[in-house]
Amino acid sequence: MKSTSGKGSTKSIDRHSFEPAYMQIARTISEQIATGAYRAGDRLPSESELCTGFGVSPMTVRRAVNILVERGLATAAQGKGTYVRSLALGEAVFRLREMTDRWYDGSIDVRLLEASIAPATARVAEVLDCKPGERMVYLRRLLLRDEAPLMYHREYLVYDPRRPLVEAQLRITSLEGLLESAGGEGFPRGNLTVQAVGLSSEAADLLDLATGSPALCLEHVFYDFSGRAVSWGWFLCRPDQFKLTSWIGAPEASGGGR
Amino acid sequence: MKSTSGKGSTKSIDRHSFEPAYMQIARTISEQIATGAYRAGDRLPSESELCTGFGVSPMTVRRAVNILVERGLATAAQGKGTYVRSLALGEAVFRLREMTDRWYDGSIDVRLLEASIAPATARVAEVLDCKPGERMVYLRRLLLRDEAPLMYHREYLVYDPRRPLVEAQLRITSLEGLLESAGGEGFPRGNLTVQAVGLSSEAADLLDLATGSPALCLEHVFYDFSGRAVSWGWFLCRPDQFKLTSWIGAPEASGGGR
DNA sequence: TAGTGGTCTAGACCACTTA
DNA sequence: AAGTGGTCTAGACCACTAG
Repeated sequence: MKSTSGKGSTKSIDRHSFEPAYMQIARTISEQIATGAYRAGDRLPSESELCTGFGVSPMTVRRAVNILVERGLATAAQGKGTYVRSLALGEAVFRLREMTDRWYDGSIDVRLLEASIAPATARVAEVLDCKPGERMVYLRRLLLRDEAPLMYHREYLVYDPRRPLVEAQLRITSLEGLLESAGGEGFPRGNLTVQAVGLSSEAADLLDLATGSPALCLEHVFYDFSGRAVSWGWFLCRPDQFKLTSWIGAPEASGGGR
Repeated sequence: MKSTSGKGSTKSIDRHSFEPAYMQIARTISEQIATGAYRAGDRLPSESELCTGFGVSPMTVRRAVNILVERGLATAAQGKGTYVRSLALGEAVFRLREMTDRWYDGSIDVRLLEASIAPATARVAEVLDCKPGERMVYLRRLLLRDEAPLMYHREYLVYDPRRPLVEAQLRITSLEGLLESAGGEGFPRGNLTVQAVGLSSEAADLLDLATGSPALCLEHVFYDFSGRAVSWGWFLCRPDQFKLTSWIGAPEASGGGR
């Protein structure tokens, strides 16, 4: 272990760096966790110790420690101290953006398969706050990349002639646009669900897969300002193209050795 | 709209509440977003305006605004202001804990099916930083609830006689323990992946499903302090029992009306 | 130039834990 | 009683944006 990264060392921060002091402190400590200078269960230096060690004010050191706590690397116990956490699968956080970013090069083609107005089925009325038979907007889209199908999207919208929602929806031709505004444009709240499903024959044909084969289903429900569910839809995604990934614990710290 | 929730009102905070001032401010603003007092694209009051409006210091109001930004409800633009964001699917964050919490009532039974030492296959050596043929710990577990299978877990560990890892692993009999320490006990870093897969006949038999039927696969790789991949495993989860859910946008605000 | 958010200071008081 | 983290103050300087 390099002496400069020892846990007791007074590693000072670079006041002229573009990186804020609180971030330098958070990074320094997380690197010490990554390299084993601090291990799971160890108590980190108290905030006052870190203040003198880094030569900053309490608020700055506190902000750094909060970052470690938010990342799940440490837990703070009032009156006791701040302790390094051990890894726990349950702490994992998956961000949809990391999955969709792979396709943000604009090469995705959005093909509108159907746009119609139809009465709500019992199932639709159950999910959306409406009566069976009420007029609904029904949309079906296929998303492709180099002519190869990636996702099949279906969506139901409560029909509201006052809202120019449908026209905006029909103009969507990019994945970015679809993810930004699928159903939820202008709504304050939504719920998402990810699960594994078996493809219906219709979806399987469109995705060029076998009926019943596994796919990732991203379901979304949006609510209006009065709390009413007004949009319901789901993406069926080819499982070879869509995975959620997440890192837990300390960020990569150039491998400890170096 | 009630006048007390209007956007220009000087809604004061309760100094004697158990809820900190910064949280009251964040909640107040997010409720105003939920009910439509502020809409997507609107500029929120400046920090100095919020300071005078709520009667708190700049740091307190800043902390509240930061919470809104972290939740994805607003974006802060230096020199311009803070603006309400529109919903975007890409901002969704899924927490594994919310899926596993359903089973934290202790009614899960962990059954160790196999614990052996075997040479690494080419595939294992490819994922873990080891040579084909190197001695590996191989574990297979079945997790049940009321005798009904929920998850099938397989795991490979680089064998290290200095590490009492295996013994600790064998003692795991609860889901909590497994999720806390599956492979990663004492390691600083791990990677997780969630995807949809089709079940092998072996896994399907154990999970009481049909071969090839869809399942949610949670894969995990853990790294030691030198950055070496030393643990690889995955949970195959019954799709009817395991979903990832997430809320985006403003939290539920008692339905706008009231 | 005025206003905005981003960072930081040097304290303060409180609740909590441990001894 | 001493030490810890949790909250909050009342400012400060900076970088950035706009008119």
